[in-house]
Amino acid sequence: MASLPSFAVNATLHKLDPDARKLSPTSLPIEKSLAYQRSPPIPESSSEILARERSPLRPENSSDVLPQPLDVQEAIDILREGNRVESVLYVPLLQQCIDNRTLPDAEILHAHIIKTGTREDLFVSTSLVNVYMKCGATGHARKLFDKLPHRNIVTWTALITGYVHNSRPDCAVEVFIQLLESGVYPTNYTLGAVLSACCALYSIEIGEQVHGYMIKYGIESNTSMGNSLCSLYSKCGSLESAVKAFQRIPDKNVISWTTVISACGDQGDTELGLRLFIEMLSENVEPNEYTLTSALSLCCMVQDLSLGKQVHSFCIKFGCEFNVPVKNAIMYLYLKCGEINEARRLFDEMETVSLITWNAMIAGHAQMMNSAKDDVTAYHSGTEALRMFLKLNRSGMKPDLFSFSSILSICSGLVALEQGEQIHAQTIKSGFLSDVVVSSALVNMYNKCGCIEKATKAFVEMSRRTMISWTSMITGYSQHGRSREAIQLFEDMRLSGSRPNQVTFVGVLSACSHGGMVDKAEYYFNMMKNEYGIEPVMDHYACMVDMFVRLGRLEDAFAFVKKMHFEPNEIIWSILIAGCRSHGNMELGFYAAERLLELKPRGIETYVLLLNMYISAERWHDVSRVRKLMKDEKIGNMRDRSWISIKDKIYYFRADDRTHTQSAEMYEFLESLLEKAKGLGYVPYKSVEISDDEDEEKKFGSTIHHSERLAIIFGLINMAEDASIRVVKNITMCRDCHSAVKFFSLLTKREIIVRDSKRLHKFIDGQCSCGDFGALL
DNA sequence: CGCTCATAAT
Repeated sequence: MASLPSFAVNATLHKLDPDARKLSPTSLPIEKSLAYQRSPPIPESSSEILARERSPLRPENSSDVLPQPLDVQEAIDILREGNRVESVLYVPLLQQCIDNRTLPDAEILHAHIIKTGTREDLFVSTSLVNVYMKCGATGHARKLFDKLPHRNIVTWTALITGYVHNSRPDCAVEVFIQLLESGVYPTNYTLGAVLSACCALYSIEIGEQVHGYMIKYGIESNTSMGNSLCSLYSKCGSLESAVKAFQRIPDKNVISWTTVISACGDQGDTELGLRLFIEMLSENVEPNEYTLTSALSLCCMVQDLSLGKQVHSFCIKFGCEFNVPVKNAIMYLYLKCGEINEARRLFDEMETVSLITWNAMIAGHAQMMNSAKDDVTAYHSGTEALRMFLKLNRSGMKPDLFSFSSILSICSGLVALEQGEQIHAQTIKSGFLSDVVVSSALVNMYNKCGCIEKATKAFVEMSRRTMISWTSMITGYSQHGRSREAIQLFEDMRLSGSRPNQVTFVGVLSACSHGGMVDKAEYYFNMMKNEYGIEPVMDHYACMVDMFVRLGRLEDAFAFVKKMHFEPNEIIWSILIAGCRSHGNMELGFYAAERLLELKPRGIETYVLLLNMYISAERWHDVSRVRKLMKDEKIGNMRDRSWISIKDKIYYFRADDRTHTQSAEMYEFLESLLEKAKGLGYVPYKSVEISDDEDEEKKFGSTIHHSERLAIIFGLINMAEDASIRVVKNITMCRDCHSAVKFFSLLTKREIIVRDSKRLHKFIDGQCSCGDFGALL
């Protein structure tokens, strides 16, 4: 602290203003005390007097000034020698302890204060409470407070504020209640502090009561208090109340506007947020860097780049473009809107890269990976994010919960188990695993990598579970074909009081479908509507149809489709067609195919399914009809891609890929495995070729090797003998590969996991967890 | 002379 006055003052000060101390707030009528305003100019403060005392006319240390302590150390020395210090000096001495956070000095002073009986003095005792609180010694402060012979509202307030600053809002509220019970009137200071406590507690109930006191004492319409209230309601999740509180502020300032705009962002009402931002501009309130950052974030949420660019120009106009949060928000906007090169340029230009910058970059790539239309983009976004995370670690900054949850989601998408496990270790070391979002992301990562046991362990060890964590684990069990566990977990979830959503029910119904549990499926299907008021959507019907198809009950499946109150989509018809092909009911299959073609589907997988069905039935006329349709509809060639993650690298394969250095070895191994498989009864399916080459005609026969085979072979050659093989494939596996890989798992005694665009296949000892029925091509 | 207040980016 720069200019603390020295205390070359003595008892004369006391005489100058003998009554000053009697003007404590409690002696004033409450309304007057509550009239909130900046402190009026202090009549003549000690510092002014001190400044005069220290003027050149009265140089320090001149012989006629008695030696008085200038700072705490000197005061302590004087006390040690058995001398006394004027009681009036204790407050500024304690203030020094507050500024320097020197608890030991304060304790020495405290001891002397008790000895001399100065504790009776309300100023001194309040300062003591304050000093303990500022030094983090909440227990000391409380003990002292309880022993005080006298307290006034300022002492109470010091205690409450202290608890708020020491992250004990619960204690703050408790003390506030004791205060009310003891009949003392709170002041604006007190209520402001309690409001902060409510904010920290996310307690709308107590917040509303404090709001009541504020109305009673007429400080609700104060701008700062109104802003606080608005922020409190927003934090507690009530946007409606937040907006009301905002509207009740008579003199709205830029903070009021920013608070309400960011509240809209936090609560997801982007439309209202943007409307308020425009309203603010039209009322000629100048936005600051906070407002603009919030506005950018809103544009980001609606992915409106053109509006975002306008806000970007506002940033330049108002001179905020170099503000770090603003720059981060601009970068994130371009990233989220898919302008990856522009985002990258902004990123490279930044001279200060904060953790949030890294996190934004990683989260942006995670989102691009998940929403990518094509697998190449997904793959590149994922690997780029992994690189970023590596750089973040090397930069010396410590990843936080945002970094971890994003990067774990990247590992899920890439099925990068080894990287995921390393990050798991890092979350333990850093303590962020205790965060519910991070631990949920971890459960999800293990599930998506096919490690159901590790996922279960991570799930069991969670200290808290949300709807998302439950749903993730239920879906995990379901995808692994562990129907009973999935359903048991769903019942546990209901008992825990967590409310399932649409996605949860997709997990439950697909578990029933997988296990062929018709009665349970119908029971949960009805429960969803009747007990939870969730209307079934296409995915739910797909589960039910899938179930009947698996059981070979094609008529029941069709009957269920007819019950739907909306038109079946591509997925539903595809499931029916795949089922008809499997169970040899071709008449229904042809009917479904006609309905499917009426929808003019865009996805190549759908056409491959149809072609395969007609080829199986040797309906060559229909084969050429579909081929022609594909040409007319400009359906491009199939792009068959797979990848495998080994150590910190990800290897990418196309169908019939021969570009890898180990190609010769790979093909040799592949052919030998296929030969052995044929010896064990493997019969290649006659399917349509899925050609990767741009101009090559699709042809029959099995000369082309699909990408997942190559990725699996690459893994078998390059990974440890006992390691599981994990492969990601961009489209649905075909029957031929599915059958071949079953034999591979038997022949090599390896666990092979293939995650395709529809489901997870876990091959062990010649069996697949999908139950051999999938909407396989 | 002691207690106090609000806004942003992942």
